[in-house]
Amino acid sequence: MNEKELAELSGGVESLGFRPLYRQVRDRLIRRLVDGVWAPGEPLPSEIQLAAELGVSQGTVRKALDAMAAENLVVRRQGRGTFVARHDEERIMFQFFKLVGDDGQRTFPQSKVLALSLARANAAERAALKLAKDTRVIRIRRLRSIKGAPVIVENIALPEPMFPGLAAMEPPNNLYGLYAMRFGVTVASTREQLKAVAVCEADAEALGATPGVPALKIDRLALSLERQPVEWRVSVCLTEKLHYLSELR
Amino acid sequence: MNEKELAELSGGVESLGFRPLYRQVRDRLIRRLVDGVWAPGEPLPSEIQLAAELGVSQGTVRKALDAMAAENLVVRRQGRGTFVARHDEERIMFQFFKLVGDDGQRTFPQSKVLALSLARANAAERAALKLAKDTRVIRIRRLRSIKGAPVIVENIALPEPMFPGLAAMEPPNNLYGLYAMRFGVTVASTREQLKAVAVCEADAEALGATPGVPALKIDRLALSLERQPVEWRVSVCLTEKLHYLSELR
DNA sequence: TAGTGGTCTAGACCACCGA
DNA sequence: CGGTGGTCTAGACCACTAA
Repeated sequence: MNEKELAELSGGVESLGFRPLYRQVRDRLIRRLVDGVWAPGEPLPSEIQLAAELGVSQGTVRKALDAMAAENLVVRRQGRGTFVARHDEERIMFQFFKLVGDDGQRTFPQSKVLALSLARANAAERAALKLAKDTRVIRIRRLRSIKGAPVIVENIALPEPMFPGLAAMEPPNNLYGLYAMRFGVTVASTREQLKAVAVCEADAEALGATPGVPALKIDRLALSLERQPVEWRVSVCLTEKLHYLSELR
Repeated sequence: MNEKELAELSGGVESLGFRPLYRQVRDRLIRRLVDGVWAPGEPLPSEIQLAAELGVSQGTVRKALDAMAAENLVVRRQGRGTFVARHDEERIMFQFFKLVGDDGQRTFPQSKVLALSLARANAAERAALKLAKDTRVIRIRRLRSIKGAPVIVENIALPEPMFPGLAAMEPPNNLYGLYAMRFGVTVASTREQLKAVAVCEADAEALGATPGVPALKIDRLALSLERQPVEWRVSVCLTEKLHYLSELR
């Protein structure tokens, strides 16, 4: 069953001309995730079932699933099965939320929406989200607090066509969970650019801080499974009692 | 040859009571790296040779080497062999140096040593580096410039026993390369804590900046292969034309 | 106890590299 | 061309989970 099918899907750069079978299997399974064949938290079929269905050996399916587990797309549990990764607060917290208290405590912040609007994308938004001219975006501005103390003010921009009707909803605390549950959009990776800045007047007022105080600016672009821009978010954080934790290996 | 040897080595937390063979193989190979059996850049024996020598199958050696490649300890090249990872500027740049120009350019900075001294570790150094009382540390203060413009001032503390004689040397641009080549100490991972701060008088003078300007403070602890603290480094960075890049998946 | 993922082996063949 | 790592298969057995 060694047919080198000519599936063409998203993914990393390939040497073009050779596409390992397990890579093709991975891509086909990711396609099913994108299509919502299995909901987050649900178990996939067992390795043996998938192998039989796809006409490859169990070892090849295993290698594909291992790769997906390394990408945090599925969770494997010995004796139980392989499950579609969930975007609950716990996962987000450890995967994408890197702000930690100086005492080492991680606390997921509460959020308060300050403004929500719908408008044509401006030049910056079009560039960041790779949008065509005249595409509409949803803009959210919110204040996030940890233990009652306001520490982050953030401006979020979303392509409206990807999230139809979101502008009319009450945004929950955990936006990535909403994207996944209600719009089938999975945030698979992010690219963050950090700078130190002086807090501007508007942000200072929202945060209850003195204008000009140093703050950490986090410019984040979130990408979907297909590596399409999903969300652009600029956060301004007071880091007096917090820090951004980055572990490199 | 399925003897579950009772090798006890560094590494992640184990369920204690079961230690996969490939894990044991990995640990034995890491032990050899630590002992300097193969120098950085040198090829390891082929999978088949290692398998024969260690009395396991080629597949098991492969799994161990794959794990080590994922940890950036070795580099595998199809058709050539498996090589001990080098700590040259290129590798450091992409693995541990996360500052990128706003134009997307990565430039390894030039360094100028401002001060170098040898002293008993103070309380903060003992805590960070997990040192016994009265251990001596080497302190280096240096200024780093990109394209001639000073952008980083950093204070480095090293356990003197781990780097005997370093205090009398002229520190090169790339310290991690020196640690590896001259002292057999490999920096395998780092933990960085980022904050926004106002530049203090002393740092401002070194950087040629105005005191009070916002800057990015990076508090980095570097760990060896055995997960022992190797270096404590606090960098203060001007991020007007730079940013810290963090990619999360 | 049945079913899952995890480990280990053995062997075949493929892609890639350098002499 | 020979040697390397990379892929794929098939099958045995182990560790873990839930009923």
